[in-house]
Amino acid sequence: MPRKSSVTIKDVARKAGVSIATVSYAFNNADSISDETRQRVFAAAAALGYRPNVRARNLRTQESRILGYSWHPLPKDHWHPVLDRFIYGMAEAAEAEGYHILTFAGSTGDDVWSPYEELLTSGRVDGFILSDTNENDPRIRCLLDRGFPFVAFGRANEAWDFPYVDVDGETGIYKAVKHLFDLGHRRVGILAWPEDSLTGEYRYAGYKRAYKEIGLVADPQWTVRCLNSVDESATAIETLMHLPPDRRPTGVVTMSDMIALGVINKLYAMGLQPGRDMAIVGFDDIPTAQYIHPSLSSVRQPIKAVSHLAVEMLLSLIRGEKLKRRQVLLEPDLIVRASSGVSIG
Amino acid sequence: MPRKSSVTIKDVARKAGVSIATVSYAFNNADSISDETRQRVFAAAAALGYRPNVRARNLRTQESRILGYSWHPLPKDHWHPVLDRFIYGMAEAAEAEGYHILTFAGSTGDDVWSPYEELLTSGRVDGFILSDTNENDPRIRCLLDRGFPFVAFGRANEAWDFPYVDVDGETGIYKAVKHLFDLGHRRVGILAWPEDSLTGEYRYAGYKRAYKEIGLVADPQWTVRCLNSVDESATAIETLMHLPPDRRPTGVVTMSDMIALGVINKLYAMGLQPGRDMAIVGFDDIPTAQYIHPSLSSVRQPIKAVSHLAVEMLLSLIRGEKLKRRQVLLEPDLIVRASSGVSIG
DNA sequence: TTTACTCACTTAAACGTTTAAGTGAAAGGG
DNA sequence: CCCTTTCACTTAAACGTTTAAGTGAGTAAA
Repeated sequence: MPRKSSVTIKDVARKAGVSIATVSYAFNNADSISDETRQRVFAAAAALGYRPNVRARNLRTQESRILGYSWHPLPKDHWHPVLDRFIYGMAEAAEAEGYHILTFAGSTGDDVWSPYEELLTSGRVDGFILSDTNENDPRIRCLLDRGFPFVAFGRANEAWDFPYVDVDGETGIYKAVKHLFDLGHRRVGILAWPEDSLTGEYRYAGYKRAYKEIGLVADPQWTVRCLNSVDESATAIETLMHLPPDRRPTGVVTMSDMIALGVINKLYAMGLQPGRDMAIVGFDDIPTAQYIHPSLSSVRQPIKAVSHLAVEMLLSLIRGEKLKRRQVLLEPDLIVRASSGVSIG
Repeated sequence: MPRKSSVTIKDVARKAGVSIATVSYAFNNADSISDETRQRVFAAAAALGYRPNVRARNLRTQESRILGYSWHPLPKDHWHPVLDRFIYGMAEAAEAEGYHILTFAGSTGDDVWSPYEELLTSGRVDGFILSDTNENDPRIRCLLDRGFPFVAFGRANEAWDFPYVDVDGETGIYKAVKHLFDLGHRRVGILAWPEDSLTGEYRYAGYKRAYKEIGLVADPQWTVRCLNSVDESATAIETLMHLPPDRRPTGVVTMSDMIALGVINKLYAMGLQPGRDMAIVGFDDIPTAQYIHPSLSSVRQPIKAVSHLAVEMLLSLIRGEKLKRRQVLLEPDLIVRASSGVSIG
């Protein structure tokens, strides 16, 4: 059944008048090949349009030069705010080193591990990039146990020592709160994720840090927990708005632009003007953030840097090198737009 | 260098007391293997945790069971509205048939073809899915010339006979215009892409069809050409708004939600109320469309269907089957929201 | 002059499968 | 009872590389 593939190392060897080993050495620039022979080999290869067959090479070298990445389908009306940039960044970084990215669909059930297992044991990929990690993430546990190369975008169980890149959400939220303080706000609320969210708690720590630093005490009522949905955030902001005017926050930071959108919509629905009657800062800097009304201040994650770094770390691991830094936190930037309102000094 | 891979067909054969050929036949469920032997082989394989090595299989069968997909990085502030869903859909469909998706970064220069050539001649992929096609797309031309399997999401040169799936943009815009007619509008404008955009012209045909059907004549001044940017669309809508009130459109359809966002912002900036002073319909149904203010009516592309169909067609081509339908147009849906305004009957 | 070493290759094995061809036993037909 | 066919396997070649080991010529050292 296997049809002859177009042009192989044998054809090049014949044409150049050398053995196939010489061709291989020439291509892998071993130094025991004379310049003259190397030129002859390259000329023959070019004339025939030869390209080494990656399948044969993979079998021989026991590698695939492919990195696996999967993400979970999000519920309807949700979306991964910057996934395209993330995948593109990984592909860029991988291709610079002769690797490629295989994107696979994570299982929808509770058995998140088995697609990874499949790709791993069949030799399809040399390593994994993980994202959307959570504490006690079974994927991390299994990969650690197997000693299989991977790098996570996101932290997990602090007792586990595994390589990751993450965005310093604490600093992100800290910057957001500080920004509102700088504008003169003294009562800043937060719509935070439930306490079981690791990422959420890192970010929430930034809220507390900002208060501590400025020497104020945040009223516990200014912290409202809500999930990543427009509906929940509408309810949450309502809770805040129903506080008595002199104890009601004048600004609010949120865990995602999605939540910020819910806040904006709810404020409009209550006849209020977002940005004027309530300062709002989002998180993610989704592409539309700058175009909505009012344009949304938001914490922007350095996605390109994250993706490049994660891939570079993974390639180091695959090559058996020791990482200089196994855990890296990258600082996000605050993008200030109209939803912050103006100084109320 | 090549370390022994974990457990191979030989180990299974030894454990089951058969030859490796028998193991292979058992796994590829050939019918010349007795049930009893098959059970023994499976038991041995399960006990050892055997999984066929995909690299060896690939070499032997001269295939990779990988489909390549690339997209171009968009300029800053632009984004591929539904890319994550598209890739996810492809991965889903491919995995159901034992294939995987390799996402690679298209070249940023003018040599769009070479990354494809590389993956093709090295045997990395068995076929390609293309998107963001344009007329005389060099990728399509080269792939056709080589006879290499591919399916495009999007049409191209009408003289070329190649397999594609596309969304029927004409019907999409037709539905949008008709919808505004139904609300009582009689002067509906369009912010259309420049005439060199193939996709744009298909959609523009829907605009003309709607007018023809209702028996009205669209004033040429109601067609304003603009690129896919917020800035250009702001200028474009301004042009429309500067027409005398009795000859100014009362509603406008656009080629993308991005353009619609620019329109909304500009109208606010002019002190007007989008949805009330001007009905607006977008295209793409980006995730935020339902959350912005006013929520945006939009033409939604059936991305999941497109991605699944494209993959299925590609797999048929790879298997050498004849396609029942080489060219498929899928109908988009109009999602009606607040930006359409209410009936002005 | 012999010996040892370097150089620039070649030979051949291996990577783990798939699959065409071969084989021996059992069954069936005359 | 012999011949053919079927069944259920096994043997062995092949897929296209990489790379350890081998080789013969030329050079340098003793």
